[in-house]
This record gives sequence, structure tokens and C-alpha cells, in this order.
Amino acid sequence: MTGQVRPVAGDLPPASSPTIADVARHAGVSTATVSRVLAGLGGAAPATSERVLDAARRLGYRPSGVARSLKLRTTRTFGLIVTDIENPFFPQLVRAVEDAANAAGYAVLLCNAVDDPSRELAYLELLADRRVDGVVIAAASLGRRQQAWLAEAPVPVVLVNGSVPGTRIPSIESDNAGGGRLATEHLLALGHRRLAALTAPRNADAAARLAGVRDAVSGPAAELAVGEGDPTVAGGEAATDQVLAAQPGTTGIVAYNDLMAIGAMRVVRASGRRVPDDVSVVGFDDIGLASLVEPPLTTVAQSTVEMGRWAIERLTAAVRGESAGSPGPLPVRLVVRGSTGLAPPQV
Amino acid sequence: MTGQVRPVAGDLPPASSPTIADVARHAGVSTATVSRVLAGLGGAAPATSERVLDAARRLGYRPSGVARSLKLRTTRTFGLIVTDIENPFFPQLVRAVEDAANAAGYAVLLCNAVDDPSRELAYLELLADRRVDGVVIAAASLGRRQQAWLAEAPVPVVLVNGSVPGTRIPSIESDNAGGGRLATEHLLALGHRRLAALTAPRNADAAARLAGVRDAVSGPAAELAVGEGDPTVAGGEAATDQVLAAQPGTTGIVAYNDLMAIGAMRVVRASGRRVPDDVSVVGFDDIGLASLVEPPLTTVAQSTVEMGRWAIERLTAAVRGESAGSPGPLPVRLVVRGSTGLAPPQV
DNA sequence: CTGAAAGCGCTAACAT
DNA sequence: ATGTTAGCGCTTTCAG
Repeated sequence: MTGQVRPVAGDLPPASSPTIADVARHAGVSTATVSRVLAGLGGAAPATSERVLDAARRLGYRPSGVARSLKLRTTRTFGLIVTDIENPFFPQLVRAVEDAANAAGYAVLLCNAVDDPSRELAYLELLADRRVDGVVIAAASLGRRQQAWLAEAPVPVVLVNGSVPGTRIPSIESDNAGGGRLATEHLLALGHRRLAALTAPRNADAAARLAGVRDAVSGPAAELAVGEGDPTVAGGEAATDQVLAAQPGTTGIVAYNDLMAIGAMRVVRASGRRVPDDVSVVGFDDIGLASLVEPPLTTVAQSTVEMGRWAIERLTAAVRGESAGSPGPLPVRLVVRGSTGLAPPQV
Repeated sequence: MTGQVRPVAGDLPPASSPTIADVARHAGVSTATVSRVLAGLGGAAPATSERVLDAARRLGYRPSGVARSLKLRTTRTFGLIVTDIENPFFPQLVRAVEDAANAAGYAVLLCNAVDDPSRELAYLELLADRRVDGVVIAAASLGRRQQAWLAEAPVPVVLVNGSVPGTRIPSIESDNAGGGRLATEHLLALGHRRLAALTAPRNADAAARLAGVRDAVSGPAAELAVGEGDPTVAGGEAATDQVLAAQPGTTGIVAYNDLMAIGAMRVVRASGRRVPDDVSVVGFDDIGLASLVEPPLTTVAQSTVEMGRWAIERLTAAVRGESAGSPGPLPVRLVVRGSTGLAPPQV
């Protein structure tokens, strides 16, 4: 089948995209003039300008981004590596990053690492080979080899929600410790004294969140059990099983993230307890889902919009040759919904 | 601040990426030889090969994808336009498309149209300018201007979950009518006779789903009320308000998608009715969320993996110059969970 | 105001 | 087995 072939009439665009030379020929000028006119940088006689614009329009000419990138040594593209696009936190971040990038005139090459460090590294190289102007990494954790690569990355890199301790790679993080503290204080204020934290040891920011919880708990005479799991609903279920076994009297749970919190609610309910009457649960992230579950989840919200904005802003600065460090932690805020309530009366 | 400047020793990579010429010089050969060796297409003396590989490694040479694209006239990139990345259905699709594209050796440029037709068009042009090798559009609906653009797109395009009636653009869709029928028959089999459908008129595939529902209902002596709204939780709430007002005795609801179904459950509950005891609800899509809500949602699952696979497969075929039509509808399957149950006894 | 020409980094004939 | 060269499509001095 040669289904693609169509009869071509007079001035119609050729099969493969017209080039600047085609336009130049049709307008009876040089390619330099076409380039100038199309760039909008005046300096061309109105009549000439007219002819060029006209030819371009007739031919349906669109400059090749590829050729332009080669010449200009910039692709106007940023790479974005996320740990797992199917975790509802990331679409929000992707959106924020893409919006910010678009606003700055950049496109985004999305790379979903699927929680696989080797894919992460492969993507890093892919992006470098494609000469993106910068890459933002939103990864829960970073392997050794990725860190090594990043240490001498040939392109500007920013980290979102994570950092590489040894290096100078700019990064931004929410106030994770503050968030953990906030969540815990909320529970404490409601009278809870037997608390549990659900953590996800593989995630870089989990430690800070847990530290915040510990910090808050240390004041009042309260107890804290800790459970571990993956940062998923299933992981939250597993972690909750642990803490409920270790400390059956638990009345308040603060989870590493909303997914784990949802898992916690399921297990709590499966154990015959009610949320929030018997056990209160608070999450982290405020994913869209949080307000949709029953009861709606009390959670610590982070601003993905801010993160995306900062990441792109930092990258565009790097493109301009400016250097800068990492800002302080991004403020978080507690969103109180239905999954937390007064502690049940002491038995 | 000139923070980027570092002292350079002997053989270290230059500030800006080394080119093939650098490698050639260091290895004492021509660029052609370097290109051959690196391409792995034999025809080079082992010793030479060795020297080239060595030089490349020492310099940290990585071929420029941009230059290669210009020369080879292919970017090994596909564009992916989605209606709204924050709608949980799309991350799944994004993942499927990206996986398939990666497997075929392509990267994916993600474009989130944010439900805005003009952005959609802008993206189409952006992708064309960047000379992507193909684009997959996953849009709920397409405006006139986009359709016009698509009709003579300069690059292969495939549509996922939608089609442009007049044209020959290859597209793939789930068996929407079949899904609507399946959902309805499930309710009918449970004894429901006062049914309601929640539809999202703006979405192209909504009509087919509704037709499927109507089709199933027409057999038994059953009644059907129809409510309209956006394909979101809020839209589902609005639509449910309508049908409950119009037909208070409704016991079974089939929603356009899971989000609307969740909205329906909320309104049903808010009205004092229980799910599924008083009213059964079935959704469409089987987003991750579906199994997490309370009660878990009965829904019609579509295979995003299949869709992604087909889309990429079709695009790579087009790249190879092959032509082909659209396949038949993709099968869907009913996933029965807790939101549906026997119809309550007649009053 | 406009054109000629160089060159971005790479590959692929076409020599040798 | 390897080198020379042209050229992908564009921008940008440098001349005129």
C-alpha cells in the first residue's frame, strides 16, 4: 500500500516539510532574510516582509525545531523524571512543572522511572543525549549510581522532594519535619496519647517526617509505635497491622502519605474499630483522593504548584548562567477533615 | 557569581559537551571512523576500534541527539496529548503509552491540554515544529480547528478513545456501547428496574456508553432517567441530583466514568440512602481509586495497556511507511465490587 | 536593507 | 580499513 501518496498541485506543500530555502525561493529572497523576517527582528523592507510572510503561509512553513536547536544550542526542553506517575501525588506535580515550563517557553519530556533506579539512570542519559536544557527529578530516593551521575551532570539538574547530601545540587523540599509535627500536634490537641507513625523507610523524606512526629510526641507524656511499609495503600495496611499488634490501644495514626493513610483506615475498620471514633488518621500530600474517601482524610498539604514553579525558575536561571543555592523548606499546611476527632475516653 | 567555572586538567572533558570531532582527534582518526565504531557497524580494525572507544570513554562523549535527528530526519520521539493529567484515568494511559514507546525506542513528549482546546492546538503545532515522529491524542473531545489541523497533519497521528468522524485518522476505542450494556445488564440481573444513567455530553465517547445503556434497558420493562454533568466527581454529584429529583425511586445508577460514580455515591449517601442497599452504582474505567473508595466501586474496566500498545504500534508502523486502518473496539470487562447489590424489595 | 557563507554535530556516500 | 566531503535546516556575522 502506498496510501500516503497524493497528487500534488501547483503551489502545494511538498511531501516532506518545506524548509526555509523553499520559502526563500518562493519569496525571491535569501534564507537570511526569511530568517530575519520570521524572527520578527525588523530590519526588512515592508514589501519584502510581506512577500516572505506570504510565501511562508502559502507553503505552510514551520521552522524545524531540530535545526534550530542544533544551531542555537538549546532545545527549549526540560526533562522531568518522576518515580511513579501512577502515584496520585505525581500527576499534580507533573502538571505544576509542565505549567511552569510552558509559561517559560519550554516543553517537557516526561520520564516515568517506575520505581526502578536503573531506569532512572537510563533516563538521565537519554535526557542528556537529547541535550535538554535541564532536568527536574522528582524521586523518592536516589541510588548511588544516579547520585554519582548527578554529581557531574552535563546539564543543570534540580531535585524536588529529595536531596543528595554530599553534593551541591539545588533541591527543594516541603517542610517535612514541620508537617510531621503539625499532624502530631493536631492529634495531641484532640487528646490522643497512644500514637503510631507509619513510615516508608525507602523514601528519602520519610525520615524527616518521622522526626517531626517524634519531636512533637516527646513533649507530652505520649507513646509512639512505629510501623514500616511501602508508600502505598498496601504498605499502609501492612504498617498498620504492625502497630496495632504492637500497641493495641493506639488511637491516633500519622501516616507517611495519603496512600498509607488510606491503607490504615481500611485496616482499622477491618479490625472492628471506627474512624475517627476509635482511631484518628492523618495523611500527608493532600492528593485529590484525600477528600473523596470516607471519611475524608485529614492531611498535611504540600504545594506542588510552588515546587514546580521553583524547579523551573531555578532551571531557567541556570540556563541564563546564574547560579544559586537551595531555598529553605516549603511551608506545608494542615487540612482538617473527617478522619480525625477527639480521642475516645480512657478505658 | 561564576560558580560554574572549574579548573580543568589535561584530558578532562571541555565545558561544553565533547563532539565527535574531539573524539576523532584524541583517537587520531576521522570522524567517520568514530561514527562507524560507535554505531557498532563493524568494518574497523580492532586496534582502531579500541582507540576510539577509549577516547570516547575518556572524554565522556555522548552523541548529540539533536545533530543526529537533523541528519537522520527522525527524532525518535512521540508526542502525547492528554486532556487532563489530573484525571486518574490518564496517568494510567500515560504509563501505558510511555512503556510501549520506550520499548520501541522512543521517548515521549507529554502535553497536558488542561481541557482547553486552544492549548490542544498549540501543542499540536509545538509537536509538529519539533518534528516528533508521531503523536497520540487522548482527548475526550476535539474542537473544529483541531480536527481541521489533524485532517492534514504533517505527522502521523493516532487517536485514543475518540475519533474524528469525517477523516481517516486511525483511532482506537474501547467497546463503549458494550460497556454501557454490560453495566446495565448487571443491574438488571440484580433485579433493578428503575435505572438512571449519568452522562457527560461534552465527551465524545459518552454517547456510545449511553446508547449501550439504553439498548440494555429497552428489553425488560425498565425505566431510565438520564442526568448530565462534567466527567468529574462534582459533575457526578450534579447529575445525580437531577436523576434523583426526576425519579426518586431510582435503585441503580450507571455512570459515565468512575469519577462521576463516586460523585453519585456521595449524593446518594447524602440523601439518606445507602450504597448498595438502597441504590447500586456502577462506574467506568476502573481507575486505581475505584477499589479504594467505600464501598469499592463496581465498574467497567478498559485496558489502557492495550490502548497504549496499539497506539505506539500504529505509529511505528506509520514511521516505517506502512498504512493501516483502525481496529475494532477494544473489549471491556465488568469488575464487580461492593457498590452494586440486589435491588431492594418493591415498596 | 539584503545576500553570501560559515558552521552547529552528526552520518553516509564515495573515494582511496 | 579509513578518510574526505556533502549536507540535514537553521541563524548569524560580515560584506556590500
